Amino acid sequence: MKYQKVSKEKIIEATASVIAREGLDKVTVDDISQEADVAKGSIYFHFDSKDKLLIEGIRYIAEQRVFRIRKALKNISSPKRKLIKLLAVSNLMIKKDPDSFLMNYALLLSSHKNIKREVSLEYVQKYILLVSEIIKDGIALRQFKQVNAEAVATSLVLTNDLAGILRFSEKQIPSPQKIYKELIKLISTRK
Amino acid sequence: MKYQKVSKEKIIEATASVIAREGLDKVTVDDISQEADVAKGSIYFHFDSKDKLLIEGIRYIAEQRVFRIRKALKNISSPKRKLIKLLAVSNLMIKKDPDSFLMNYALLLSSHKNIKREVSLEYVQKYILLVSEIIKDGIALRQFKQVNAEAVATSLVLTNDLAGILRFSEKQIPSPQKIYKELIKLISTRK
Amino acid sequence: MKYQKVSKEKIIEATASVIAREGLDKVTVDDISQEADVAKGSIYFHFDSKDKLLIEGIRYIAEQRVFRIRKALKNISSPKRKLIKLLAVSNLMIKKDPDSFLMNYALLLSSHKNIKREVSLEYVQKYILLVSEIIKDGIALRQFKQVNAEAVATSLVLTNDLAGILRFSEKQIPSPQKIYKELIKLISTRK
Amino acid sequence: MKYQKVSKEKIIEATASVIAREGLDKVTVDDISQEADVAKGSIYFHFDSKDKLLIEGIRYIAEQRVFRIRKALKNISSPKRKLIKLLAVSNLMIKKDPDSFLMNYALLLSSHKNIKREVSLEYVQKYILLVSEIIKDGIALRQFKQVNAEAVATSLVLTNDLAGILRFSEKQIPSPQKIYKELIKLISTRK
DNA sequence: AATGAATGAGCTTTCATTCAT
DNA sequence: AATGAATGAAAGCTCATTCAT
Repeated sequence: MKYQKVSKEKIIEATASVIAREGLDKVTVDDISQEADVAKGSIYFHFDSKDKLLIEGIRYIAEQRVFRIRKALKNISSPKRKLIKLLAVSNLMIKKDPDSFLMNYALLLSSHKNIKREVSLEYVQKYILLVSEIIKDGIALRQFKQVNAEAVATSLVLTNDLAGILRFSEKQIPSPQKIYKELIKLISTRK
Repeated sequence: MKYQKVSKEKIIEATASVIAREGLDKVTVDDISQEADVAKGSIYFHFDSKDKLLIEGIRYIAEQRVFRIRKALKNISSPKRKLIKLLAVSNLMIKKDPDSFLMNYALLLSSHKNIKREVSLEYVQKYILLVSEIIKDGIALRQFKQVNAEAVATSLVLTNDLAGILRFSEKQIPSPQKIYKELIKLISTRK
Repeated sequence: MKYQKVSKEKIIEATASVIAREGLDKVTVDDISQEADVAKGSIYFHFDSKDKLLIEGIRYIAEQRVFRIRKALKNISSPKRKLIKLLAVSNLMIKKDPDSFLMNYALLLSSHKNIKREVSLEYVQKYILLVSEIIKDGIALRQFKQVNAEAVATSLVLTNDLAGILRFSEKQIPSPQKIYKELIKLISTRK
Repeated sequence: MKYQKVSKEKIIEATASVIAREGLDKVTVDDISQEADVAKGSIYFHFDSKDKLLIEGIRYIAEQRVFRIRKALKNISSPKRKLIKLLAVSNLMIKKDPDSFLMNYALLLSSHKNIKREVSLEYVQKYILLVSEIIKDGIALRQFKQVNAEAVATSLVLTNDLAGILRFSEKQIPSPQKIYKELIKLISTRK
């Protein structure tokens, strides 16, 4: 390999790729070095440890996700339709790349506190907040009943993501679409 | 170490312990050997591989859980109260030993199919089925609205478990109690 | 397994079998125990160590071989024909069970002196002696030239066995038949 | 151990050494690492597996041998004297380092096909070919009778090597010198 | 005597991290 | 800064041997 300028960004993207491809606990620094086309030593120049690098990779994946969701909602004004769109987009993303969603939740559940978990949690909280605000808007517009928005948002997010992930490999679990439609029906006012 | 009788059960329990204490992917055969106070070789005499042993440990944890839940529901007849009790008991168990619940879901989400995941899934499916039947009973008795029982059960189970796990370390997430009460209110008929 | 009388002979035979089947360095005490249908502990009651047992197994194989050769030569009186028969029979035996011949020479060549090697050597020496006497008889009867019987015998035995073994897997090496015929022609007197 | 430059060659030489000293099946990667004064990990950086490394070690030993023999024959033109020299040199080498010859034949005879055996075989075939060509030259020059060159060459090589190896520890076996002189006498034309 | 579960030293291999260049 | 070879601490697993029954 030639002497070259190494960018942190490139390493992080490679890390995200390898995480998605191999699964978080199969990642090796060699993999990342190869994927990024950067010497192993250079990685250790830019990052203190494999762990610190993984955290960046995880954060990158989560940010990508939120970014794409926000973009998809840009032109929708009705809270109810916004909510449906958000859940549908999320489902689509899970379908396309279940592994990285999976990784996110796996992390969330990774035993024992560690920084990686914090990063994952951060993302879920942001995501729940987003949903919760949409619901509040819907309540204000009388599209939704007077429910506890945080509670319902949490339920919707967790159920939708997990059912999507599980459904991916297990057809016996009800589809996330069926579930979120049922939940939205329950919270909707009779028109 | 002195020559002693080694029981498979003891090894499995030790495995469950170590899984809960260290996290599934940090478990080493040495740990288990030490925890069970049994020579490493003896473990390999009773189990073909570390993986096979881990599966037994996971199954043990899951079975313990279902067993305890069933026991708690024995004397309750009203479906609605049964459902509330089930979720409450489940929450209590999570509070006492969040690690093993966590491990179960972590497994469920463990990247790439493997037998361990199957075992976890088995448990969740059984659990969802149980909840789903309680809901159906409730619908028959007009305690609940005409909802899609499977969908609501899946949502309840996943939300309750996950919120419980997350809440354990993150107070910003709404409590599982708040969530399941909201959901039950939504599906209940007006009295 | 039931409580039973264990015979040393049975264990040795099983050992010989396993050696022939798996190759000397792949043999495990478990294999022998299974083949002999005898508990592992019982083997250690009768034999001090795996090594000692292997020696018995090797000796058994070698003795079987010499025994069968002697039997085949019983009714032949002409030294020359005796010699040809001996080499032919030996070749046949190699063809049928190359592994145990192979094992014998492998042992002979096993690095560093050890008892197993002595046993193997013992057999080869006996074998060379037998051939050498046949040659001496042949010289006395003027069937063979005045050669150094020991030297020729050694050459014949080593060449025949090794060429047989090698030939078994490598067709590029001349066949043992071709070689021993050439050697016998060289030492024979013109009739 | 300090950070140092590790050469593949040094590892291979160390491997050859350890093979010669301990015997092929007693070699451990730790031994090699110690002999080469190189970290175990470094060995695995340069070689995919212990097996691959052993093959290199074996090849190294064999090549050394052929190289030295060819060198010794360079200035001799008479086939007969060439042959005698070759066998004498070979004997000398066996005397100096019987273990590595021994290893070569042990491998040849190692039960069941494997790459290591192939490597050994390769060497023996080359060696037999060399001898066989010398004999053919001798026949052309009427130094030798009209014998089957391949057959005699095989016999000479196998006998000489093996007798040398065996003789090394067992004085009862005729010396290789005695044997090859006898064989050469047999194939030589009367002057 | 016979049994087979129990023991633990020892093996190969992986991989995060270090460091000479 | 960047490189990639070098390091060595684990890890999973095997199997000769021991010993309670």
